[in-house]
Amino acid sequence: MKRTIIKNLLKSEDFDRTVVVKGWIRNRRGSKNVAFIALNDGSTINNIQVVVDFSELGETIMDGVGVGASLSVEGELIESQGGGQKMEVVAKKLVVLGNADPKEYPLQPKKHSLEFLREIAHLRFRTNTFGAITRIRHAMIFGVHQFFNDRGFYNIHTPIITSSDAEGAGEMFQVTTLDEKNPPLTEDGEIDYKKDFFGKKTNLTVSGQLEAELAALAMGQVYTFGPTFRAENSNTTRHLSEFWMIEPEVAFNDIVDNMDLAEDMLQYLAKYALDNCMDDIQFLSKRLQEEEKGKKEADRSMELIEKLNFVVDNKFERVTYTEAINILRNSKPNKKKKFSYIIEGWGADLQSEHERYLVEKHFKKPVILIDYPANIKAFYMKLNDDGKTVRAMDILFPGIGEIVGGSERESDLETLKSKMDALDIPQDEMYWYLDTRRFGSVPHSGFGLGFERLMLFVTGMGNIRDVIPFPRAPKQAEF
RNA sequence: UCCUCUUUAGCUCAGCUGGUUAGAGCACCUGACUGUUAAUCAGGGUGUCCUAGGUUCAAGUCCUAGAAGAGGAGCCA
Repeated sequence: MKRTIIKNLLKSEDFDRTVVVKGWIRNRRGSKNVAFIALNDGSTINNIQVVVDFSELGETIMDGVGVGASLSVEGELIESQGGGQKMEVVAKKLVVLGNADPKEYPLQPKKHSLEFLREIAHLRFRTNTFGAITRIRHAMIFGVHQFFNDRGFYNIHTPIITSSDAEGAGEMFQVTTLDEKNPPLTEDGEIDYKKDFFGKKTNLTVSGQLEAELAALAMGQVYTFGPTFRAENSNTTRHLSEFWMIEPEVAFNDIVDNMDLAEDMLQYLAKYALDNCMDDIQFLSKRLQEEEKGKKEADRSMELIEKLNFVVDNKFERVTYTEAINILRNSKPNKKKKFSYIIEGWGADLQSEHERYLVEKHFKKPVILIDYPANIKAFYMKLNDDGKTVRAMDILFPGIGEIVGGSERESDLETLKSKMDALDIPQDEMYWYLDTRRFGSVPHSGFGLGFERLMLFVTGMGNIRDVIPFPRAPKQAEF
């Protein structure tokens, strides 16, 4: 007999029939005569209760079988005779597929700290919290593709190994097959990368944007959704060395179209989560509220479902950098010198304390900041008519900070070249990028959305290492 | 990389101004219980007190160095 997925079984109204369920024991209770097993197969956060009557199946059938063991159960699906659940399976045949020695198995039917679970990331899928996160992560991946597909975008696989080192997005991981103890040298005594696998120095990508631009200037609307690597030594709750980034790039879009697209997308994805992952979100919400019980009311975060609905229902605040500086300059923490970095004039980069003030205290909603000073932003961003600001946009979310960074791209060849000169970016190596501006250049825009930061928002989790199955961070590449 | 904090049982943590045999809850083990809901009740401590030095009659506790983890900052998505 074929097994029924527990998620489907729990939706069933059709009782008094024989079913087969397979899964792992989450909890076990009972008395001398009867055991109650909460069985989970990963399809849903909810368990099915399996009832084992020892007088029928033998007294020893469950000896030494506890949390974590895997079972195959054939039995009758009936309306539950106990209080806590609608239905249960009364076992007729029970096979222990694989036991988990209770003395050795580290997971218990109780709360574990996230730090502990990170150390046993290979087993943490088996907890309610990571089951929920894993299902939501899948749904969000699916939602991202759905969003773009519905709007006629094409997905582009940009290269993971690249030779361009001009993107300026961060430190890079080098890719080489050279003998590290005895590399070939040039006459000058430098490492000779002409002898390396690709005949040049290569590294893992820090962004698919430049390649996505190439595609956008022929395909119109494209997006990448792939792994991204940054060798920055950053140890925070918001950074990973390996993360997944969504980068749409759209021909003929200006900065306003770009903001509209990003806002639509974030609202769509928040709604997608609410529509498709309610059970898991409810669980995470309860978990979060439990965790924050000790905090003062003012320090507690907004309830998760409420927070997601808030983003779906409210327009993001759109503010220029110059306006933001004025707000900050006149703010209480600035005047009372509560900020670690006091805002004095136009031109300084905003620190996270300033971004947090704007989002969490002043506007109390997601904020899109635009028109940053040119000198604190990347070379490819379009220069405004004032000659000193660029059409950059950052979307700031409460509790997360920058979730999206993007811009209208500089489409004028000469302006772009002089910008590259000023920043010492070699034009000959970037000939392929400049060709897009030489041949049929058009205004175009795009942005990058850190998928794990989106996951932080949707799950309410506090540490980015808990929303990716196997986090990669400085000194962390286990599993 | 910088600042702050943490490291004691399988997990979460207590352990006072240094003092005899290191504690609690949960987990686990043994037993009881005719349907449990993180079941309940009775009994049982299972330990490299992160590591290496040092101070001291005596170190889980004090000092030095290191490691690992967490939070914040910078960098950014």
